[in-house]
Amino acid sequence: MTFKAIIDEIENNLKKILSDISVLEVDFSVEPSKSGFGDVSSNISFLLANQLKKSPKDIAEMISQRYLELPKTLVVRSKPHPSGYVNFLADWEKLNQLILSESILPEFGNVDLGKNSTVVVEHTSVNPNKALHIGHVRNIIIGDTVSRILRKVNYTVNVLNYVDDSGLQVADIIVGFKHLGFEQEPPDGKKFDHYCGDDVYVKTTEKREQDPSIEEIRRMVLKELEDGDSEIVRFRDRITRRVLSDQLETCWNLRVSYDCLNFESQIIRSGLWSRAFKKLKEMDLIKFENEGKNQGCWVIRGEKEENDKVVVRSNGTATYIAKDIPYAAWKLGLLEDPFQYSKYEKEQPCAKTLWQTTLSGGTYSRNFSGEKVITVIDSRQARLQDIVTSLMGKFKSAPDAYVHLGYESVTLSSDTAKTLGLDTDGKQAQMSGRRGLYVSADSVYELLKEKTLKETKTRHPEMSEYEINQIAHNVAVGTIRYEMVKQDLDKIIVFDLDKSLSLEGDTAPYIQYAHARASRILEKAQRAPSIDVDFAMLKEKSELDLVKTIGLFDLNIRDAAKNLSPKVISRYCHDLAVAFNLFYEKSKVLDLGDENLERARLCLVNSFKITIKQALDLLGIDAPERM
RNA sequence: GGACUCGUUGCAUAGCUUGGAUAGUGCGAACGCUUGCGGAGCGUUAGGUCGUCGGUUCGAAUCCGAUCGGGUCCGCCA
Repeated sequence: MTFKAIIDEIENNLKKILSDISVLEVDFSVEPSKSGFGDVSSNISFLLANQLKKSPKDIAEMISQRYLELPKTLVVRSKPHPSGYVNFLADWEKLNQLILSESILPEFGNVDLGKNSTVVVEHTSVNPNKALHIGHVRNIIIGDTVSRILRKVNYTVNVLNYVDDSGLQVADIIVGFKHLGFEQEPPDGKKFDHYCGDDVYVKTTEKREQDPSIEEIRRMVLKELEDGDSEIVRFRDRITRRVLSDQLETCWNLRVSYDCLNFESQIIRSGLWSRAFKKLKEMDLIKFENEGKNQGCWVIRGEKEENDKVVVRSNGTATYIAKDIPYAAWKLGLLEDPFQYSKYEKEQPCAKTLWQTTLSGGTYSRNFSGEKVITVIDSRQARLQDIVTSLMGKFKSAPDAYVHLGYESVTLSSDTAKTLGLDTDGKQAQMSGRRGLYVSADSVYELLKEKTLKETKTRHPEMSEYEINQIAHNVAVGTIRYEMVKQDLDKIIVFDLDKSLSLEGDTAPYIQYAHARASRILEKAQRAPSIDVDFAMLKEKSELDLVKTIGLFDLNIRDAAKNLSPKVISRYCHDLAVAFNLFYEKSKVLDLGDENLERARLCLVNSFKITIKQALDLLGIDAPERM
């Protein structure tokens, strides 16, 4: 139990009062107070005003009066506010003990929303023909953070990365390699994924747009790639595997990991589509058109006729969305699994086994489906995802089994676009892989790391290269991850190279720094922190605010998990760091000449350190001991 | 044309799901704070008709309706 304990106590007592004065149930709130209004507040009087025909102020006084007579454990007293709120003051000696002793346990913050059920999270899903750019990173970090949060609330999470190795984008670079004479080896030291994206893809596209004969070649290549086994298919597999491998390096470097890689080419060859197609027909969810503009096609009915969506063309081939439907159904475990699985050739840094689908030669039978599926895709795909969601709702007869977690894209500031050679007249610009207009994830990381490296070196001239390198890495990764989740999913991130390099204010380093400060205090203390202390010693406002914020950990986790909202955790981390920095400024811990006070404050510092580390871990951000 | 989404101070954002107290934070600006557990920090000051209009309500940044402005989507492309 944490701060929620006092909330529950108040809620129960207020319910008792309601039944004592025999009024109808009302759905009142009991929440942590805004600063300056006690510790816990309830809006109960506002909701009763109508029924009791009294002013909220009078009701607050009445309730507060009655509350005083009820048994109290964690509440010292109730206090009506002229505005109508009923505020409560906590018994901080008890609450301190409750929260601080709980906070050092490994299960602190655990909330059982998942009941150990399985959920699939799919994210990343980038075409394997280029390096990841900063827009992809938003997808990856949202997906990874949501996965971490869901694990914390007792879901078993299967993380999937859908590798679209059979589309036009891949065909483009194959054309480049096979028909336009691009070397297969990148120039000195360049990562293969960067080479494919920056050079082969961009230049091939450029040439294709100028020369219609290349368009023809691409059509041919695309057709050849559909065959199950040919020289060019093997070549394609070699190239895309190599790009994928480099992309995964980027992800792993950002502390992101997966459970299984799903290859689109295999999904197509597996026959999964025909099973889904059969099911769609059986359930009468699609219709063959005998006339009209979609004559000869199978379509999914929209609410209006112009919203009808073609799934099978009049020539019998399946459209783009027809790949998503069987895959979604597979993720929900609704279709018989055609795949075998094998271990991916490289190990993930987190040591978790990474599996991949295969159609033959796999030796393991695995199950990566889930009762719920969350697909992270940017909101430009919302329309198609809505169709998939509604179909899956009918397949599974549960409307919320399939969730499209959408988010707005990352655009480039006009300044940054200009440095990439595009004058946008002061407007932000959409990134474009085809036009070479993007900022790569690796380059942002490198810039941040370089900057942090310099900073750390001047602060710690005594440190080893290795140690400095580790810190710079953790700060750089933290900064990127934090920037990607700290704001609402449906707000555009305008990425600016200069501004994104800031390490001050509402950033990961600010939070990491608070952790480093706490670590140093504990390191310098002459004794180990203990919870066997006099909790009554902690009574300064800055101390109690810090305890309170620590105690709100589980409530924030619940909120973040329920709403699939990573920013809730990033805000919590920030609030926690602010509370600590205020405490740090106001209350000295060491050399106080008061043993009991020092022990109590050390206990608090230790709880903070453990909690902020756990909270940052949900964001995939490391908490360094020094920086 | 239809649909979705965003609009809060010079800039960037939180709060909106579940309506109530003093709209919180960061950057930028001005001025301060280290013989002190680390200044990637802390404090003070300036800056807000919560796009606009209307409705519901005792009460609206929050709910509803219109409207304006930015962005996105709407193919037998992927």
